[in-house]
Amino acid sequence: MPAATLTPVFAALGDDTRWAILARLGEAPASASALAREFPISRQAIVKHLDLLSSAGLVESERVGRELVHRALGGRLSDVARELERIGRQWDSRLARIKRLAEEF
Amino acid sequence: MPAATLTPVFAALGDDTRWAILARLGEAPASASALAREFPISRQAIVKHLDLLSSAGLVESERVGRELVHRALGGRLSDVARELERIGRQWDSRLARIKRLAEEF
DNA sequence: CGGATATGCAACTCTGGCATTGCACATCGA
DNA sequence: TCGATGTGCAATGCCAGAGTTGCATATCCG
Repeated sequence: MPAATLTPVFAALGDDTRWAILARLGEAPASASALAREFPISRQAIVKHLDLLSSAGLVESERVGRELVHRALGGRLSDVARELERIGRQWDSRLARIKRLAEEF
Repeated sequence: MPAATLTPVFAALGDDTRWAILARLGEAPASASALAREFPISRQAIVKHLDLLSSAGLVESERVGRELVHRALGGRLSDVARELERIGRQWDSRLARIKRLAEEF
């Protein structure tokens, strides 16, 4: 998973309102209009957040009659998490190696 | 780990330049001036990114003579990763439970 | 000492993105 | 059928933050 596909996900998660919406969808799927009733912002604002979350692969949508029901994709979040874990360990091991070399001489 | 401490981290990671700087520090520690020589932006821009990364707990700094050497904290990244993994699994299990209930009736 | 290099602080510009409002169109239900 | 509800599209307002420049201060080294 290249960094190019990673930063958009972080950008999507890095907004309080968007995170709140995503967490809400994690509880149960919902339409944009339903979310607009629960949050103190307009439906259009909700829609834009959903678009961003969708293009980051964090939300999937399905048409049901006149409604568009959105749901949070936990699997995607877990994928990103595993990648982060890997990178974090790499940084620390590199740092340890540098420290070891520095003390050796 | 509350969501309030989670979104600032994502916000910090959600900028390409900042991510590049952090990844660079993951390779080896460096000062702001050194980074400014490697990146196509001013030292002040670098400093602001470092401040943000620092307040997100992703970077730690240490004074060495007249230099301030910054290093990436992989441990912090791993912590966030584990939290994400947990949340992602929760979402999927909740969704599975809802689906099961829906099909049962 | 004095030049070179590193950091710190402040003011400023400017673009991106969060949010709003208004209207048109589709679909459901009494 | 008609009112209510849900989505789609477009124009606009506004502010945070990414980046710049300029200058002052501190530290290293010849």
